[in-house]
Amino acid sequence: MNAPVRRGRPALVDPAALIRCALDLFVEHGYAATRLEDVAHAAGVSKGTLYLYFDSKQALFAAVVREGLVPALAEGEALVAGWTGSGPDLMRQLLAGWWQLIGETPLGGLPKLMIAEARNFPDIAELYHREVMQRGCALVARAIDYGHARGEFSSPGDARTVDAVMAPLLLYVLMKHSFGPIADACCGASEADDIRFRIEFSIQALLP
Amino acid sequence: MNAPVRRGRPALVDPAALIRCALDLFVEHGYAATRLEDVAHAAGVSKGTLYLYFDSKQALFAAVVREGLVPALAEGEALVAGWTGSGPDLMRQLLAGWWQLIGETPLGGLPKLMIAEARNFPDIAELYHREVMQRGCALVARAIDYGHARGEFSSPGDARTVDAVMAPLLLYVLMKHSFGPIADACCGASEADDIRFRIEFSIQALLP
DNA sequence: TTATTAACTGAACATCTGGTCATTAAAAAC
DNA sequence: GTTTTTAATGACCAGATGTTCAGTTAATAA
Repeated sequence: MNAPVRRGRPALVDPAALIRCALDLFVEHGYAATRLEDVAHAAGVSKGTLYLYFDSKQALFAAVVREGLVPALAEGEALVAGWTGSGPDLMRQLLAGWWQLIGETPLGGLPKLMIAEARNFPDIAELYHREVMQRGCALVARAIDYGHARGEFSSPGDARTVDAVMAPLLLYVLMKHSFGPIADACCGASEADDIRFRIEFSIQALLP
Repeated sequence: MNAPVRRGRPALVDPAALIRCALDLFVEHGYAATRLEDVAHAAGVSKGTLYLYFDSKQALFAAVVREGLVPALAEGEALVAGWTGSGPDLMRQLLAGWWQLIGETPLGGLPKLMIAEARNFPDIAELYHREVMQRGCALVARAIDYGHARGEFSSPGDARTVDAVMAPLLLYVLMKHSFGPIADACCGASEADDIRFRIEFSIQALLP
């Protein structure tokens, strides 16, 4: 059971740190253009060490996706399950929470990465689709149904409504991680204002 | 002026066809994972022939972006300029036209490609941002302002409103070219219905 | 102290692909 | 028919990078 009785040199490397570095670089440069040597260097280890923790570059990519968003989903599910206020306020909380927990963190780069690479890695795409997208959609659908049942929203939480509700925020985070450096030069409003605006825009579309 | 007086072997290759093949493969596999040999093979020419028409892989990519969407924009601009009906109907025409001319054609893959590669190719991203995104946003902004001036829309056509209005359709086309093959297995409604739904969703958010 | 075990390294290997170029093909000019 | 000019080819080159592995380091056990 216990008494691991460590022998040999103790491990210095934190695998989670390797995954974080890989996420950052994959998001910034894309999968193919990210060299494992850069990931290793960013994490302060050698290229060979990566192979002690991941079988291949693709396995590292899979780990980035697997360890990324699933934990954050649980938090949102708890929020919706325990809600007792109004439907629009639930949506505000849910979408603002998504932004805080995912959108504005490094995890916000995952949607861009997955959209770019889904067709090259069907297995990983299927994992993301099942464990992240479908669970996330079910979560938002429950929130919309909550408001619909109270007569505050005109549509029930079907798949297309969920998709359209999330679209403004999702597109924002995609743009932030792709054209962000370019667009920053021109448009000037603050990020927080942009997010609030898009949340209210989506809620407006749900009202009767 | 005229009398080109052709000498030597006449050209058999249509550069536009090379660009079309490159677009298809870039969209399917991404920039880095697309081999020039595959592009050449798809177009029925040899790899060396590509270099008679494009200096480098990046130049081919730039051509794909440059020749892609700019022509379609002119059509939309003419529609808005000559419109005399209601604001919501103008938006319906504009968004449905975008779908017919871009979304459901191979050109619909360009947004995914640009989001994936913008940070790797700042020059091309800047070109796309200036010639496609900004012109496209100005076009939609004009349509929203048209309805706003008639009291049919609550918001004027500012940048954030335009972005939120286009988001459902844009995200749909991104998904179609990334998770499309995977998601097809589960959700079943027709594409045309999906598009109509998203157009009406965006218009609903604009109403007072 | 010595032996043993596990973590870690980085040089070397194998492959893949963007890019080049000597060669061949096909047309017009003479 | 011969020469000239342009189009097209595909074998080849060079650089980059995912992957491996013999060797090194640092801890415990004897």
